Amino acid sequence: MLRLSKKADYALMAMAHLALKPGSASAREIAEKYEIPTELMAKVLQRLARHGLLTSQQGARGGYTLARTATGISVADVIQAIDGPVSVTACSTHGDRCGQFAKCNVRDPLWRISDIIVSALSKTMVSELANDVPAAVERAPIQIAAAPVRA
Amino acid sequence: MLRLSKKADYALMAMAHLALKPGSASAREIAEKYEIPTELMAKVLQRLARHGLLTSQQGARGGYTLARTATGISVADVIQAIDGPVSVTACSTHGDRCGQFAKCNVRDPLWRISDIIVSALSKTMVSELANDVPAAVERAPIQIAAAPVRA
DNA sequence: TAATCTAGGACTTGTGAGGTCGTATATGAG
DNA sequence: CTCATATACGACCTCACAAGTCCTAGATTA
Repeated sequence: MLRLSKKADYALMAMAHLALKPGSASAREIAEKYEIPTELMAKVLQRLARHGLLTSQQGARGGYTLARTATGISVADVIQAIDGPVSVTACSTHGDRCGQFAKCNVRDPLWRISDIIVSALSKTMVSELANDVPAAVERAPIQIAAAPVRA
Repeated sequence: MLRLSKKADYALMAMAHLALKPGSASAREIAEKYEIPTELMAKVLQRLARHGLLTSQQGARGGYTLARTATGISVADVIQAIDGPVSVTACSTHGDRCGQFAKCNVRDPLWRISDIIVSALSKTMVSELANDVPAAVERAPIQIAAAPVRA
């Protein structure tokens, strides 16, 4: 459990691929390389482009390129572009009333956990995915600094 | 995404409830309190008992009790008892080859993220779920993104 | 012995992830 | 100009699995 969707997986693989590749790459190219259904890969890339993580070039010899440097795009960015906001609980937002969970006794603690996860995802950059170099800071257990807070 | 299953939710709620309640509680009792389908709550509790997190007392006036103290049971324990091993990727274990992902380029980095998440879940105890004491703020064993979550 | 509880297998159902198809549109090469 | 190659995107299919139900058996107490 707590698994991320295959689309998100594909997205991360594509991003890592693009982070390494100098020029641009087409959906088909990436899809074939990693044995991902082409149509699906295309959808994922389109979504990433729409969210401003990739720039697209239409037409023959077209393809996708990272919109920013790989060090400027976090894993959280990618996942959220594909799967929407990362949340552990069913209650999607903090101000949410989840009907039957009005009396929920674990809501707040779970949000803290959720924050930890989001923080971890926000600190890991696509560049680290690409060249699997454990970034210096990374060795610390959980040491998550306060104040990441995407917004 | 990255949401945990409802069963896991229910399990955590039940554990938190039991952590507070002095004696034992029946499945029905807990289910009704949190408006959870009784049969389902029962199944969840049975599972927790089978995994050694709860002790059960059969028969009339029976019910469930925490097998250990609430400070000795982590959120990870609970989730894993219900949903199986927590893993971010499709590849279930480290030594696994996920067929089509033989050429996976993000496997190892994702494992690191997965470890961070598991670590966070392992460090949060049921006791913290129960009395929603923001451990992070108070004792700061883990520096959580405690920023004023103002959505 | 009746009521209340856990134990657990078998079953049904609803939903959404995963994947496909069709079509429109942009672009470069020959 | 036109063809091959791309992206763009909505609509659709399908099938596994979470979520929930049902049923029966066995334990315990009053």
